[in-house]
Amino acid sequence: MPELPEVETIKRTLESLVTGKTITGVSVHWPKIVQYPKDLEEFKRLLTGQRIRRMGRRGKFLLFYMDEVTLVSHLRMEGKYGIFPENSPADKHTHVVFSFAGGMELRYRDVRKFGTMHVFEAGTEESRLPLSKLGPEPFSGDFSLSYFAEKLGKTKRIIKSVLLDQTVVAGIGNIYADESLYRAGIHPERPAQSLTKKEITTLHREIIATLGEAVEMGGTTIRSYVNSMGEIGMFQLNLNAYGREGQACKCCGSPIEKRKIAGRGTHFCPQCQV
DNA sequence: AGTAGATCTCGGCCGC
DNA sequence: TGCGGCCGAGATCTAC
Repeated sequence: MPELPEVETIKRTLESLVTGKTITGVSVHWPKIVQYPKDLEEFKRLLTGQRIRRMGRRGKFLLFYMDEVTLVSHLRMEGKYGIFPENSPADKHTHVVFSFAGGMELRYRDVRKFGTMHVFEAGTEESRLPLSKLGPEPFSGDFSLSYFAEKLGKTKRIIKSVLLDQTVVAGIGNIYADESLYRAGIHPERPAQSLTKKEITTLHREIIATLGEAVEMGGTTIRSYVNSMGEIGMFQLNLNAYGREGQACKCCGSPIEKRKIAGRGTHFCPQCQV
């Protein structure tokens, strides 16, 4: 499930494949993926003839900056992009196809069909849903320690829930929430308000470090994630909590526990995370 | 207003 | 081989 590091990796690998390419046509095989504009023909019309200038990312959203419009794409669970020759057979999970001049096409594939696409007039995308409600980027100065401390201080929610809240900080999903909490030694069910200044400082640092290391490793591949070149990520080798239910904690040897917390399967060490 | 929890989108996969 | 149930990101809903 692509979170910030996976989307960042997709952005980087896609950048060299699509920048400068002009879209000559769009076909949509699963209309529900297109969220805005609501009218499919309008969606296609807005994109046709546009040249992709550069790629971007905001939280878990992948952005295609074009001449006059911006395509905002969320991959949700299993969305992926790939470049294919136009005459090669498309698999049954190919739902949106962007044709390029010269015989190649960009295909959006998504087994779950949970992904979404929005097209906005260039420059307006940040002020429109779904981007408008996003919190700061974890690697930006806006995600400062003081900002984070203030956010945690005035909510009664548990910390795991807060980390998954995209309006607090953008890009953290289930894997990196669990990993950051493990590395900070904080129990996922701790009320955010109960964290000490020291714990907040550690958690803030570990969020940035975990996401940064995962970007360097090309993301985490649990079952299906690949970048736009079809390559898997490597950060799964560095996971300490996520997916390690019942296995020994790398720090204390206790079995890693998995339990539903904040509506999500949550992995943690009951000994190290207090 | 803030929060928790349910609902909804889907199909692979699991256990029976 | 079939089938019900589970999983999950996050928007959106309801309820408190």
